[in-house]
Amino acid sequence: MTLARGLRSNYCGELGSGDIGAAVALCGWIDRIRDHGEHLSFIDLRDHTGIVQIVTPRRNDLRSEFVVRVTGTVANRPEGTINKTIATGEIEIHDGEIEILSSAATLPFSIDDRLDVEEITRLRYRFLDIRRDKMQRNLRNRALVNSAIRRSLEAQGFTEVETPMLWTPTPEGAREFLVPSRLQPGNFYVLPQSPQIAKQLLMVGGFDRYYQIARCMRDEDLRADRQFEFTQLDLEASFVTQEDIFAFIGGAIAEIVEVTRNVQINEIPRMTWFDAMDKYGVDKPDLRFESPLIDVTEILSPLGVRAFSAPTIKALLAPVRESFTRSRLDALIDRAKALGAKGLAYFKVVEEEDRLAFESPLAKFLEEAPTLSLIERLGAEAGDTIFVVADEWKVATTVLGQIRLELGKELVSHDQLAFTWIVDFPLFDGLDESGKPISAHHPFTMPHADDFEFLESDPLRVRSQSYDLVLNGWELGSGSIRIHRPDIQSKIFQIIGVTDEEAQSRFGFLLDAFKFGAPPHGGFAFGIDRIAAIMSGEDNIREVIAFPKTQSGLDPMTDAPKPVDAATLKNVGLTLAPKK
RNA sequence: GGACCUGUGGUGCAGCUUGGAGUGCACGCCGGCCUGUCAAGCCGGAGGCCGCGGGUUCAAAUCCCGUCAGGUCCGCCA
Repeated sequence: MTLARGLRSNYCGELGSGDIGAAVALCGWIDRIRDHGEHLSFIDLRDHTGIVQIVTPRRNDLRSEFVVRVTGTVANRPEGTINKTIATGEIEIHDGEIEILSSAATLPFSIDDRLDVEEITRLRYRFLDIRRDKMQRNLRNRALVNSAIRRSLEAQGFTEVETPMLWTPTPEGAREFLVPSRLQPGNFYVLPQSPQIAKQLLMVGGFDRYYQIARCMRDEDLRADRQFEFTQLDLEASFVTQEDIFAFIGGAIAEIVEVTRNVQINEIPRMTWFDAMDKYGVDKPDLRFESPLIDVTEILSPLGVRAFSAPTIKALLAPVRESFTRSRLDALIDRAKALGAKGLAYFKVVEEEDRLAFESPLAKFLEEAPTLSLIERLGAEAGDTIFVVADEWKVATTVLGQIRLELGKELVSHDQLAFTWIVDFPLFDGLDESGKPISAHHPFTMPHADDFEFLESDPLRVRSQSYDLVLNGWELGSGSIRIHRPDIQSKIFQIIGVTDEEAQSRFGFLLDAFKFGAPPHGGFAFGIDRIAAIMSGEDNIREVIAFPKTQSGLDPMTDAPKPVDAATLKNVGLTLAPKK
């Protein structure tokens, strides 16, 4: 098969000294014109592969960003004019015929990665913003992620199946986008927040190993790592254990990292949810740096100091040895309070005579023995600072964990990739007002085999067969082994207080399906926007989405969302309530 | 729903603390010069609802209140 070349013979960026003398036809945008007078001017022609220099007499009819087709001859640059900073810097195009395919008004900003433009302006003119190298690279990287996923999963026996975008409301979980029905006025579809139930039905349907690069929609507030609509690799497999899921996903991740970063990764390590919380104060720890939270309850609790009268006392050796100023410490204390702690204690480790001591408002409460054992426990040296939070376990760990992240920011780089599986999540996440346990994941998650006996006696102790994949402190995705037996499912519904009638009206079709021979199955889904962002070194998924929304859900380019006229509303059986 | 930061020619900033003429810088744009530049250079020029509304004041880009928009975060995201 020959590659169709269209109006061009070559791409700009692929020409080199091997093409000297070749007659070429190039298409692209005028990046820049350097006019040296009537007899000489240089035109940089740009396409997505790079830039090539055209040498021509002055052309007053050309401007930046005009779209042109250039025919000419590839020639060596004269001695001393080679530009080593660009790939095509050894050659240039001579005797060019320049045909204007399209003129261009002056752009609102230049197509140049070196210049910063406010994001709102970039989004208003996104079609120009994505001409920039960085955006070209990011979106093409993202395409590599998608193809890596397809290659890896198909090699592992998965079949891609598409599921409906118009789905049925399930009044739980994330808020759904509503779609009014024209043929059934007054009734609504929703856009899927995930293909969760559909893929479980595919398992009942015998597909065995399903995957999909699926668009999901959630009508929740937006963040750096969250858009209304996002894309996930969604997969589900039958007759598998958690180990198999790890292998499937591990394979896809390895392929993604290979094609986007050109590095091989080792097997992804695992950590239990409890250890993650206890050591890092968060269920998505950033393991690019260590600095664990250390339990010092035994050391500080016996002192009878009021500030340390709490069930759990956690300490953190500041990840960076720096001299914290009074105002910096105050800011950290305010931050800890804002996060829900009663306070944040700090101890500067100083050399005093021939031994180490603390410099701290609380130092006077610590004799030499506890001081030294604290220093030893943390492995601190002179110049270090130790932070301490005393509170309930959950508060102490999460607050100090957040402080850890903020202090560690300067240590981490986009070049590092620290993956980890988080396993053994609790099945329930606390109790609701009526004392019923709340499902931590979704109510179809299989309890841990060892914990069935506690389902009724001590539900909060029950672990689930669910797991998250974490990369550099971002939750990439999560999954679980599902409940496939109606008796276990009924029991879970009973425990969380969902009546048979409710269950039937919400998920009746799924429960029905499970009556007809459901294989044991489980799956996973991870966010492609997120992994693409991290692989491209971005900390914001909008940088890997062609046309994203702003934080308030607007599209500055199209001005969506917009009002529609009364007739359009009437068509779908809607009238607008008066504005308040 | 809440917290914090931001909004000044087309673009990016400074000016705001301590009110005094739209003052300044860089890029871009327009015109001119220039035969080896490459983010070309030099000379000249145009371009402003200081987000919007209100208040204080003799006087507001600057102080106060409100509002809109952008960002980060909390809540929310089974």
